[in-house]
Amino acid sequence: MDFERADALNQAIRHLTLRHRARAAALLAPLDLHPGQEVLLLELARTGPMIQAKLSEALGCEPPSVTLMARKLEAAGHIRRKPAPSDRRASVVELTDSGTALAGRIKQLWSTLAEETVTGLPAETVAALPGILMTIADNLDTRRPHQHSQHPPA
Amino acid sequence: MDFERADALNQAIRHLTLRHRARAAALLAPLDLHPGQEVLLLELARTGPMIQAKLSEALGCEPPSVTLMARKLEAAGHIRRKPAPSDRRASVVELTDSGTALAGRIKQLWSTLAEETVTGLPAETVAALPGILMTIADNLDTRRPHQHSQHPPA
DNA sequence: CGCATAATGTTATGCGCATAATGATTCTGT
DNA sequence: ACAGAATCATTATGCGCATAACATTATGCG
Repeated sequence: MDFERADALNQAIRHLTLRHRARAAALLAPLDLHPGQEVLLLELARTGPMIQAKLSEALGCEPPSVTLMARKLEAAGHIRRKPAPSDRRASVVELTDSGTALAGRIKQLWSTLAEETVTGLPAETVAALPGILMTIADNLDTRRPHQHSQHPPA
Repeated sequence: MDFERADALNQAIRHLTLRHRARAAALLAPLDLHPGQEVLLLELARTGPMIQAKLSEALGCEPPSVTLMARKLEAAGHIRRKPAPSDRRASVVELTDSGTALAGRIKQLWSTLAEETVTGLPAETVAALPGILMTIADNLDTRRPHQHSQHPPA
């Protein structure tokens, strides 16, 4: 690919990244949350209590990041950590009542953000977008080599 | 928009963000650069010497970020800062020979990255992608209120 | 069983990015 | 001409994210 097109693409991704995060930060600020933390709460709300290693995989970031985010969310009273019953290394993380309530509010902000995001795009583009972006993310994933499976493994 | 679709979109954007940055970091590491710095060098290579305020606008990040990145790139010998002739507040930033050479290498990595990014996507999607992403970034932009100069391709 | 290896979580450190506050200049309105 | 507002750059601080090094516990294999 020639540099012009490559640069246009990379730069578009960069700006998208910065603006999406900035807009998320603005929406989350009234809840006293920083971007990144909301994903942890949403994941717990979706899947239920889980160990930090699983959280790390679900969020797509490394364990030390989870440690720090969890510590802050715990200090804020939104999550709780307790020893895993069958593994004394691990901690099970779960939502508190406060965290559950917060997750509900986040879901609404999340919809607002998504609507703002796709404003002005044709419906078919909007429909195709998540798949396209997931493919791209998968192409760039260095942890799991590279496979694109829409269906859960048998 | 219902939460399912909103979440799919936001999560896709998040993962795209993390992976694109991680892949860029891996490609830039041999050059002793961190992601973000390469954009500064490319902008100087494209547009020529400029004031830091202009750089800040071009990179889409805030002036303090530019100050720190520029300091490190200057320490590495890739850029040079000198007082602006007609404004004693400002500093003009320009590439050194080392920085110019480095920009050339970055351009190649940039093409590699873009190719990896769009692997497996149909050509028409690849062609439309930069426009779509720019529209999205523009939708989310809080600095410039709300103006998209070019509409997405038909 | 015992021991090497893997997995879980933590601390330490570093970078990019942000906002807020500060010090210098330059610009503007009257 | 001058006071006040806007602009340029910097420092301080905080967060998310990363990697590296470490201690603790699980596990697989001889």
